Amino acid sequence: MAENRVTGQAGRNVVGTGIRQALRSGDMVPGQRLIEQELSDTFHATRSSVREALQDLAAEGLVELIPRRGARIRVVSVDEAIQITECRAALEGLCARRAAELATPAHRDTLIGIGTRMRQAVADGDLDTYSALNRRLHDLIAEAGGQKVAQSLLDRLNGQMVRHQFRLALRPGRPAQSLPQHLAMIEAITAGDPDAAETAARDHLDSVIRELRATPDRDNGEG
Amino acid sequence: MAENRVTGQAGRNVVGTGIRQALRSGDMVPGQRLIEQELSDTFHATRSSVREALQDLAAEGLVELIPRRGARIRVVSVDEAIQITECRAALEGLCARRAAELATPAHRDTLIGIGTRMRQAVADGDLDTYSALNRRLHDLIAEAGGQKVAQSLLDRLNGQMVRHQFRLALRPGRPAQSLPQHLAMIEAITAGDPDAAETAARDHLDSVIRELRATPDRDNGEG
DNA sequence: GTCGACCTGATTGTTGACAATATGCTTGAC
DNA sequence: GTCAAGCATATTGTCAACAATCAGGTCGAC
Repeated sequence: MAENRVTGQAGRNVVGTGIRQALRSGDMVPGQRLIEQELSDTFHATRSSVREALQDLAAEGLVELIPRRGARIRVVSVDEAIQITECRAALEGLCARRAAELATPAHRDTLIGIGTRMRQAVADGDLDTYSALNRRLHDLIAEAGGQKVAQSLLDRLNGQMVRHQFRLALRPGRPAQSLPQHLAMIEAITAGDPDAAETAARDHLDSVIRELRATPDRDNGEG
Repeated sequence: MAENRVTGQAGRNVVGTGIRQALRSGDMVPGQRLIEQELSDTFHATRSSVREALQDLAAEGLVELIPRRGARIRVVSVDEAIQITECRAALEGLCARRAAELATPAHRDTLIGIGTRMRQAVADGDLDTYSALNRRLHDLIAEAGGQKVAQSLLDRLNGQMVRHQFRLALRPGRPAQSLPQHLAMIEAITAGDPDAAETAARDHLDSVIRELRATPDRDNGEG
């Protein structure tokens, strides 16, 4: 049964999502070397599939591909994380503005529901739920604003931030700090106030940048 | 001599840049089907190289890859072009703001020089030069602002716009319209006024959006 | 005359073997 | 003891043949 290797397009997906997952969960750390044969064994995929998956990940900026030297998980420095967050601020500001202009009543209801559950999650100290709601919120704002292009760019940027976001979420008091900012975004969007929505989104990410700045930069190196 | 096929990494580049070039020059049109064997013959590359190059282009959003059906040049609808330009506005606004804060005296000098030459090019009716200066200006602003991440996102977005930018540039009176906007950006950045710089950049791209909106949408379809 | 099944040619997908290259170790000289 | 050269091994890169699939056309039945 260990003989059934996943092949082709399927294999490519298995390896790609597998590595992404491993990155999120911390099973793979930045700087780590990725050897085609090993991945091929781990995921029961052919080397071709692994190769293609690595190309995909490199295109997403998650993996660094050095010719004749192989692949390693890309190290995102604190400085780069800040730049990424600055871009996110610009793009989420756009999405929030458009969402305030275009959100349907259904969107607004969903947003309000997320706000309520966020409040509850923070009160309960339930970090996992809060973080899931967080992602859901950002997704929904892009969707409500009809910004597919911005959404795909944001997905890409968020993917590169996993490591740093992981660190930030662990900081004591961080949820209590970000909750009111999230609520302000929801409030402005449901109120249909584009300027306030954009400002709220930017303010939120500016605060993330301040947190990143307060990061000891010994994270830059290898892993 | 026609026997010397370009191989491997080199081939991948040849094919990739070849197709990009063909796109810019209009030799390949959106919707057009790309057949691996044909490309392989045209560029004297192996089919492997062609395949990898197509993957690259698909990751950049220039080509659409349908499993078992092959590759075609992606059609960017007017609606999507507008979304792309909205994202550009957000990101270039960010770059312009930072450039106003961070530009070195050397940067400022170069910017002023570009402004002068742009004025001249428009006066001379030299569209090619103006368009080259245009690209140079946008590049320089991202660089002066130290926004590498934003710059790479903008490159990507601009790549997808080639077709539409081509159309816009041909409109009579378009350069005369965009010139003062470009000059305003340069002015604000060299004056070190971040707010004005961001506003100028956004205004410029808002005007592009207005032009796109005035596009007959019969461009959406195939080719 | 129209519809559907089948067949054929064109095109993409997959594989495994082979080639090229880098890395780290061993050996020997100084 | 240290350094350099050479060798062995691990790893990635390339290719060409083969397999799978799709599009379009042909033939026959109704």
